[in-house]
Amino acid sequence: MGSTADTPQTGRGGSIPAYRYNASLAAGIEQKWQDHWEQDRTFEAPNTAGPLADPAVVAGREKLFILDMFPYPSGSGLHVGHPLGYIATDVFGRFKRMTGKNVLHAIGYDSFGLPAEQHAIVTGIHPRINTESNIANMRRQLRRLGLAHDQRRSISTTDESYYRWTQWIFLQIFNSWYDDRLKKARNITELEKEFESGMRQPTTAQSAKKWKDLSKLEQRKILDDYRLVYLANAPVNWCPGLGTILANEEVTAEGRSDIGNYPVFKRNMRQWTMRITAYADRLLDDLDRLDWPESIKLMQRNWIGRSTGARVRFASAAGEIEVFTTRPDTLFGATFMVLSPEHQLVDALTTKSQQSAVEKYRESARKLNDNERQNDDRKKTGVDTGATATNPVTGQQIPIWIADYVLMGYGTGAIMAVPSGDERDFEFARAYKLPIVAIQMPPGEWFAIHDIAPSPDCASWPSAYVGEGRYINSSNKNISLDGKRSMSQAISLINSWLEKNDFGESAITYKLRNWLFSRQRYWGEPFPIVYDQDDMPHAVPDKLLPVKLPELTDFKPQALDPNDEKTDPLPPLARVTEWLSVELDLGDGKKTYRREVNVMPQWAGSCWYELRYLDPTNTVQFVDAEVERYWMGPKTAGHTGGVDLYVGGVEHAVLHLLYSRFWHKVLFDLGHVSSEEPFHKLFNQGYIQAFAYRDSRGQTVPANEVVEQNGDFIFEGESVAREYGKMGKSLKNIVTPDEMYDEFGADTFRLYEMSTGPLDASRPWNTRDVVGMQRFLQRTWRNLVDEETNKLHVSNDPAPLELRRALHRCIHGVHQDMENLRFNTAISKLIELNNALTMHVNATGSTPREIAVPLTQMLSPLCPHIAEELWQKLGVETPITYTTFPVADPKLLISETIEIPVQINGKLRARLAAPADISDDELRALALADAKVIAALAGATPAKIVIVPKRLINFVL
RNA sequence: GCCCGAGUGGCGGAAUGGCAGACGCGACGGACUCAAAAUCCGUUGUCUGAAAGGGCGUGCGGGUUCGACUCCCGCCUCGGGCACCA
Repeated sequence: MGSTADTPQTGRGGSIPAYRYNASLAAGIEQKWQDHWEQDRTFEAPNTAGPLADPAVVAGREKLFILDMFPYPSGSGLHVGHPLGYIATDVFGRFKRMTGKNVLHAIGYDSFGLPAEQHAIVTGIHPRINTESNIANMRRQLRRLGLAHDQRRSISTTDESYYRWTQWIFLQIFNSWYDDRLKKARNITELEKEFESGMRQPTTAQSAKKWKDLSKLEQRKILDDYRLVYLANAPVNWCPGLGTILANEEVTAEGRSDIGNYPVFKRNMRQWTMRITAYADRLLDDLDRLDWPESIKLMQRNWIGRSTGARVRFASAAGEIEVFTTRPDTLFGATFMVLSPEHQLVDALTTKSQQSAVEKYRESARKLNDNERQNDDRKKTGVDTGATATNPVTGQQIPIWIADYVLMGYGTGAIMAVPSGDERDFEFARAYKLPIVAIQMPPGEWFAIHDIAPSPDCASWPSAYVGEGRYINSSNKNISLDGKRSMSQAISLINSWLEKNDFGESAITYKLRNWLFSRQRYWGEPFPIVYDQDDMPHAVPDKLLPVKLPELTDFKPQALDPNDEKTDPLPPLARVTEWLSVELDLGDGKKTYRREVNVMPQWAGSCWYELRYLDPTNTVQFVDAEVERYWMGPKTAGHTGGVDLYVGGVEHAVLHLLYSRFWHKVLFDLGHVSSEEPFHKLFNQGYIQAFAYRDSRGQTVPANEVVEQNGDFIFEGESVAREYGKMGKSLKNIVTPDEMYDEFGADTFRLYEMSTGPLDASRPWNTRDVVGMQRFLQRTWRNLVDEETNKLHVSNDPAPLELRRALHRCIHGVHQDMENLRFNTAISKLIELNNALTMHVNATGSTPREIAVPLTQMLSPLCPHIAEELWQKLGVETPITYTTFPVADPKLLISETIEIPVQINGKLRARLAAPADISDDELRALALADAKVIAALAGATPAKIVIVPKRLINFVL
């Protein structure tokens, strides 16, 4: 433990002043103030209602809800990369408190889920024990950073009092359906009423009978088809290496698991699925109303992938085949159809002679996983089914093929192939000698680029033509597109024709898939669901929540070979026989039910945690409505509401940020929250990266033992290669906050992290550079405090005008920088001010109080501990946390004389000292009288003189 | 392949149409010290010059402008996202 703030330190050989600001003095100051803040409960933010309410303190203050993406409590604790965002939000929050805001800032732990569980499996320790000790360690590390968090609001997703509400929200979703007419989620009982009253009919696919003629069980099954979370037998991503299925979002482009990098296989399983696609339009459209980085919005737009076009039905011997196309205008050019090998009509369509070929192709397609399909050099393969379908506009019989380039998971799993207008279809048609008919005449340039003569005969074309072009060969008795040039006009013409003749209609399709919500693991929220004898799912009654995760001694998932795609998963909870069956009265007498043995995915807990921060101790509601409205409600009509500032890494662009938006919108529809979006403003911080070093055998060597010599990197006398990237245990380049606290102190560490670049930029970590911020604080300390006696040497003498002006320029700049999260430039400005102050102190021996006070205030958001210590020494009564941030005096932002650059032909030739209020005429006269200007002009008369008032003059010759 | 983002001293970066390199690190010189560390003072884009000064300079090539790191067009390199999405 370092010395406390009031105990002098003994420097080596007694040569270091006793109260020099260094790591050991900082340690004492920091601990002192961290204890003080805790005892004083300095950073508790009052609510408007409920147990955390303090209306008197709330009154008259604007609220500000700042949020960090909460961490996984991993076993290795924090490295210096983790706190970057936490420091930034802390600086911002502290700054905003000093501008009068009621700031809510807290941090919790995302403690369920695969990473924690995988770690537990590796260490062999129960995830709960492991998780709790990891959280304790992270809390300790974060406390030493001096974050101004409201400790009462720190939750963990694994707390029973938290996941009780995660289960409750799940049941809200389970008990809802999406009303396409009203475009919102509603309670499922309202759908039942609509069926009963006849306002709504089951679709013919669901039942041929009238609602009232259906049995209770049949009715129940139809209702279940509408629920926002439902059981579906569908193709899932099965990852035997993790013993669980995964969401699409958790599978990499290589067809492997995001976590652990195990192979993932497609197979059918009955799983809980969240109907996120019902919200596709709103998730897409509401992006426009959010203050998010454009790049993240774009990633979400691409992920949702809305395409507008048409559904078209083709008649065949096996019944209608429906396709989706974005280009219905090209229907006249559809010369064949392609079905996905998994399409349900393939068996019925295939002719006898093609049966064995089709079966063989389907078998080989099944064996390929997505990964292998990709490495396939993209050569198109396929097989003729022997069957034909009728092109509705041409009336022609066109062949039906199957090919694996058509995906079952998108559109209808079948396409109309227009080889002249689609590159993939063109390639396929060329490979299998299928007819290609031009339906648009490409423009002349297109032929020129391909160096061929313009011709509507596709035999000469090297590729398909995609784009606008005059339509040809596109007419029948009832409709003609020929001669038209506008694609949108052609599309709307053909769409109305299709609709009129009942061949199809305009339609929208999304890339977004519904969210697979079951995991065959242990460390997650149990589903609040039980099954009856008919295998129908029922909600566990609210008063029986939470459904507690049973304690297991063997919590490991079933061990499977990562390549074993055949074995069925056996969730760990299925082994807890005494927990598995339960006696309940769900309104029709006591019966025995079987519990759901899957658990929720890692994302469940993080889908709503920001709401629980608001009202963490509420036992009757997940959040009090008034409290939610205060912190997250819309600010004006049309405002989405939500967190005022959400800071985190870009890696959550489509997973967490899409899922939590979805849950939030359901809660909004059901009237549980007043905000339409969870996170109004999003900011992506960059990453702290690091250098790693490998020896000649490719082994990483400890980065902190590598020395640089003349541009070469040497470890134990041998040259090693440097690489740049993440910090990681295996890369042996981890630097921990603890090392920084010990070596420099938390304030220096905070300043360093904020000073190295703009918040959204990634930057390398360089421990060597940290000392710069240490020196800055040391000089500031020395300017205010006598290093030998620990006494303040601040005077009441007025500051000279120039120093006072420097102060106000600094205040002005720092204010703007803080407001815009530009902490790096704010720090530069503070250093400049301090450097100016140092010159004054060197000359006069003391710091004017009128400088010392605002300087300390401005430092306080960035390095709060040293600022508190100085504040105490300055003897100001108001706590620094709640003083008003200094405000610049506009009169002092203007100097009496300014320096004006003189350009000749845009090149700098001279600088003039001029009065600040110089007129253009005076400036011109002054410049023309300047010796350097006279020399540079060499007697020539300027053709033009450009003057930017009070800033610049440029002579054009 | 398609879509984003970024390229500035030895290093992190600043300047978003108007003095390129603020601020920090490092390096070099000096003070203090028996010495070192720490601290303090100074120099530091590059070429040229004894100096004053001058030439060049923001990935590359063009353009707009009195004036471009900044805006436009075309390339190169790096980073990220998506990837047979009909």
